[in-house]
Amino acid sequence: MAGEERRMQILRLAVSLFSQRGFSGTTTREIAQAAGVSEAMVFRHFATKEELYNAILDHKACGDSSFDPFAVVADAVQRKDDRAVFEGLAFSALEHHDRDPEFHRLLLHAALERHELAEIFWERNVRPLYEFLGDYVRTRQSDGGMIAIEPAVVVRAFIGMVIHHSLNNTLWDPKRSLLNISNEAAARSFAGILLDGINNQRTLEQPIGAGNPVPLDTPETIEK
Amino acid sequence: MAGEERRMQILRLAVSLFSQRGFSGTTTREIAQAAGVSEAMVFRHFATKEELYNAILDHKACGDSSFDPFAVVADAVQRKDDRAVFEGLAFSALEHHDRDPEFHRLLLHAALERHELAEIFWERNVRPLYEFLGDYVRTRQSDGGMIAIEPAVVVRAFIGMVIHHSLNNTLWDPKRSLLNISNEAAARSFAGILLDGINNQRTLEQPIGAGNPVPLDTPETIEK
DNA sequence: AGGGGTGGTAAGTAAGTACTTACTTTGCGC
DNA sequence: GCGCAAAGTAAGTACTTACTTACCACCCCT
Repeated sequence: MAGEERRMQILRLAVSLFSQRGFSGTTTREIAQAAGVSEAMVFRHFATKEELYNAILDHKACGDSSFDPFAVVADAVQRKDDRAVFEGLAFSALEHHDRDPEFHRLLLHAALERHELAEIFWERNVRPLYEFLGDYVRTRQSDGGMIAIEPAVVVRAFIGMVIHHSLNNTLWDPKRSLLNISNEAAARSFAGILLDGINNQRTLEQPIGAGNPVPLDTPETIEK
Repeated sequence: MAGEERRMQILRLAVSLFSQRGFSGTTTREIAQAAGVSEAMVFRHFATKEELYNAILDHKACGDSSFDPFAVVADAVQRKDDRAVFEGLAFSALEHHDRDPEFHRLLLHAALERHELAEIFWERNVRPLYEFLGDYVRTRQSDGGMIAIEPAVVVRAFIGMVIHHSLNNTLWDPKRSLLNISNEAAARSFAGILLDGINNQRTLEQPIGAGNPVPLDTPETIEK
């Protein structure tokens, strides 16, 4: 096998192992065995275990596969279509997490271990998102389209719903025994709750409209 | 030092170390050093490292300090005061996490390492909460007080806001650089968003009422 | 044909690791 | 003061860990 090819293979296997057992829970021997080579080959491509870990986090957090939330909802923002902004953002984030379930675990391990790349990820991905969404909320507030509430709280509440849902699906309840719902439905519901809440304050002549909530007892929900 | 006293001291020190470095990242030597005794003393009180870890998770997840969310909002549920139910629940959970910040880290480590006690905690604490809150939502829906939406989605959204906020405060952004808000204000805002949303659909003659949102540019928010 | 770079390994090393054993000290009832 | 259990330890054991060294086999290029 060619050099670069082997390097990527080791990297891919290491991602899977590190995401499952964390840094100190994974041995270089396990990584080598998973790749079907000797430990010496691992250390030819990556000088130390730490360097391998860095390469992974670097590749994951700053890699090409990292999705761009701003591009996803750029035109919805310009149209000031609140529902499209939040629903689109939620859906693309949920889809992204589904496509790469190891990423979330890896990031949590890094944060718990206080690895510096967790903070780098935070500064590079999360802070800009807070500023971007916060600015949008501020704009809509001055338009009179949103109530007066600290924008950062709105952003935290929204991101909380989405990220916590992903965390449930990949970490706590992978069987989806508490809630089994498609990403489309989840994104629609979360955006609906954020914008309209669940209080039934409206008359029947004034239905909720575009953000129709999930019907009761949808077959997607499984009571285990 | 007396036997039981030393046992509790070791346990307390081990909680702190395990919560910071995880199971495989913490050595028995470090634990002994932190307690100021030899390793042999640790193994006199706990047969194995795993047993010590189990004792910790057991004590934390099932211990006396575990707060009872049902009792906290029991009368609000009976009065069918939606705002008091969700605000009270959010506030007591946030306060509980503040009082014991190591607990959240410990639990995440356990879940990531796929330790069985993480699942036990889930079944014993999280699932009943979903059922309890889900039932409440269902009741309020048949009263006509809440819109038709899958109750489990509502519960997930609400718990997501609260838990994610705690996770931010203890893990990702302990300096509170993105959002620095009191637990009272956070609980009020989250309950308000869940019930009413952030859309400004109401006339000025029909203000939001009890759940007044946080005013803009509150001094609690710090732009770092 | 032969030299050299590349992909690969077997067999180390030194420093941990969880856990044990054999032993000493301390406090306390009598 | 004496006996004795509990509190405590120094110095192990057997094994694993990250990382190294010395060496082999293949293949391409002239």
